[in-house]
Amino acid sequence: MTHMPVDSPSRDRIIHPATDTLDLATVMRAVGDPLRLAIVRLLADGKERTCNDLQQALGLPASTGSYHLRLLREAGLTHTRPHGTQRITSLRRADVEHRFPGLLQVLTR
Amino acid sequence: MTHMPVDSPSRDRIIHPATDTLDLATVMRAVGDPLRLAIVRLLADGKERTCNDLQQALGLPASTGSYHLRLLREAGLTHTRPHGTQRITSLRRADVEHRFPGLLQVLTR
DNA sequence: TCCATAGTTCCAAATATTTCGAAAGATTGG
DNA sequence: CCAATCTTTCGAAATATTTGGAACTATGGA
Repeated sequence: MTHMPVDSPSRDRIIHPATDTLDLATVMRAVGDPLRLAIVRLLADGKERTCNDLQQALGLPASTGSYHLRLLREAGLTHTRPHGTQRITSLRRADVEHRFPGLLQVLTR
Repeated sequence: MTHMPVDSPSRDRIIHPATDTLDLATVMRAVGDPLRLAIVRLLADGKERTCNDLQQALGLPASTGSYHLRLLREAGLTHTRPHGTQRITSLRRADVEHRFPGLLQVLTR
């Protein structure tokens, strides 16, 4: 039997909070760390990035980068999707803008 | 000799960071706590409040309230001025808006 | 199947934050 | 000066966050 295609619905899903459950204090706490704020700003150009991209850009060990990316994802700021052996992270621009209008502007100007 | 008048320039000054030195991550961290976010929201009506007002409103012991008010003040979100035996805190609305346009709207809507 | 790659999770240590009672400081009125 | 009031600071415990190496998992290519 051949392998499942990339991004198959049958693979373990990465959990993302629903847009309308995002909590402002939780989001603020997430970006209240300089490293995580830097990640959000890197992602603000709308391009997707692998974990490695972000870890390299900030000079972090893999486990540390993974930890911070998890907090951003759980706060609802980012979306991560599997792609082969990589995971690709992007800013949840529309969702965050919908839930907290103006916030991204504040974070990224 | 009679006492100095209230708010005399000679009394120990409460330290507030200059508007143009406010740090976004520090501000975000400050409001990333539910208690402190609640304080900011109470102050968002523009009225000044004593420490006691705020502690009562949130059911906090005095020392806990004082701690959180200090963090908000040091982050640059609030201004505190002495008035008799009390200290009166207000939101640094114009300063925060000038430094981080749109942030207060996000925090208080 | 075996291997290399990408990323996560586990774990423990280091550090930081939060809490609140007790003590101390500051100010006013008497 | 004294007492009352409001607030801050101290100190110590509880809790939470951050860090990064090592082990583990998942995937795709050979």
